[in-house]
Amino acid sequence: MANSPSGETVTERIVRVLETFDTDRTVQTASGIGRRAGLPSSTAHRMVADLVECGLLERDEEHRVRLGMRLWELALRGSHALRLRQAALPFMERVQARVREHTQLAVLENDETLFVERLSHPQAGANITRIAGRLPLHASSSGLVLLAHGPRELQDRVLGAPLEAVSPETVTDPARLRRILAGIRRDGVVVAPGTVETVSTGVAVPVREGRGRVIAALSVVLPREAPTRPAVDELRAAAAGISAAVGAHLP
Amino acid sequence: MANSPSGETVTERIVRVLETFDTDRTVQTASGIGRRAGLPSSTAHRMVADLVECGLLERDEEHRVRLGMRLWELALRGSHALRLRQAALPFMERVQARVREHTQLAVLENDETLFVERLSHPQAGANITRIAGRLPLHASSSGLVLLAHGPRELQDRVLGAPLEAVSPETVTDPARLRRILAGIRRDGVVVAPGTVETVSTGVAVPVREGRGRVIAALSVVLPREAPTRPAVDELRAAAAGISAAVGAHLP
DNA sequence: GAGCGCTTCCCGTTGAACGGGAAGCGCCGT
DNA sequence: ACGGCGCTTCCCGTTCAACGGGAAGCGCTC
Repeated sequence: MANSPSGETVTERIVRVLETFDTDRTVQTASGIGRRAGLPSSTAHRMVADLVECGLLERDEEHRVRLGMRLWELALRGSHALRLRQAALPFMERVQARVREHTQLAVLENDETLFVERLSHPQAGANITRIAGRLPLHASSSGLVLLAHGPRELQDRVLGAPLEAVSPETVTDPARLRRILAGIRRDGVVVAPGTVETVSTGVAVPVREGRGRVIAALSVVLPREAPTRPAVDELRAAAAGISAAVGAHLP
Repeated sequence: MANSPSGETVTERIVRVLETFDTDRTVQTASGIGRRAGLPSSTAHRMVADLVECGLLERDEEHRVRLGMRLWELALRGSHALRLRQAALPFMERVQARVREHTQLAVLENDETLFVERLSHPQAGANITRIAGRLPLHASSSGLVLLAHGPRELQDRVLGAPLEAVSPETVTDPARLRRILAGIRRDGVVVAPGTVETVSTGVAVPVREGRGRVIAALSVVLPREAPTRPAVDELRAAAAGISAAVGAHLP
């Protein structure tokens, strides 16, 4: 940019500004955004004013800043995630009604697990995943499914890098993980006890595009001691339904 | 911008690029985006490459362009719409299960009705509203509720401008509309037959933040001849539930 | 094989963007 | 009352990222 020593593009900076928002920080001051995004104060104020002008950000009553509805609209209108979500939702509701636990849909994004939808049952236990939240690929049942069906390079890249444990029981040994991935490809399901939280077991199945490529993972989070068989059956049926619905013309 | 006769900001242009995507056009060529956004070809190609670099756009197998998951993530993480939606979803599911018709949640955005969530019943009829879709405020039951509870200036502005009919029965007479709005404030509900489509009736109620300000409208779309009373009761109960859930700490 | 549309590379031009500085404002704690 | 702190707004000289016209390459279809 002009007079900027940074050599970044405006686009990169906008993304950095948007990145400063998350579930725990939905409203910020312009200065705070600048600090977190590593921008000079005057630049941050100018950019925020610019983004507000375009509707990507909004100001509340106290002059503070939050993400704009316009951004939400632009991101969803025409998005593939929405299409997938719409196809999946009826089936997810059915799973959730029968299994009565957290039900979630995840996709692969930039070598991580990105959760696209999540239904929570009122009586279900804790669950750290959130819509638009991420987890490492090796550290959740959904991620393991996505990794197992991802390209070979992805597996090598992920398993080659240092693997952090999310809970004390997260498997971080590459050799053991490779055996787990092989099991997923063989069985079409993974049961991952304690991977995310010690008290719960994740159960996940792949969702295919028609009969082909795996495009998502569908999972439930069960209490550690619950039987897994009923959940597996529900998930398999739902995944098949979603596969059929994706690609068909949606209402 | 440098060497640009336009006098626009980069941000505006990015928004214009994102605006070229919608439900019916989820994949485009870079040239097509440029044409629709009114950008010179070389500029469009550079911008698209830039946006792809940052993850806001993605390329598919045929080099074509679609909205990126990263954009989806940034827009939702930390968004107020998501919070509202999460609070509303369980109640909307209940409405949908009982009424068995399209159920939708809308907010006011830039003098229009913006639909934030929609659940469709498999057996329900057609419905032109879409998630992240818009309708004029006077032209849907949800919009009428939002307009009725909006600030006075909003009503004057909207009713002062020329009002387009969406269906042959859309009410476009300002005086009649003002009576309808008064009725909504008095009754806490609107029944709007044929406003959006001749074959259906929209029924909508306000959703309040706690006991105060109206933050959204909850609606169902019934076949024209269906009784409205059961739907009204369900909607009122659901709206009360959502009001209680919003503001409470969400799981 | 000519025509068309999408894409990529090149390159001289230039004004939008940059960011340091300073002053205004509101809110604390003393 | 006052000084300090943080957020914000305005100003303004500097400058390089962004711009966009042009041309050539590529893969279609007619």
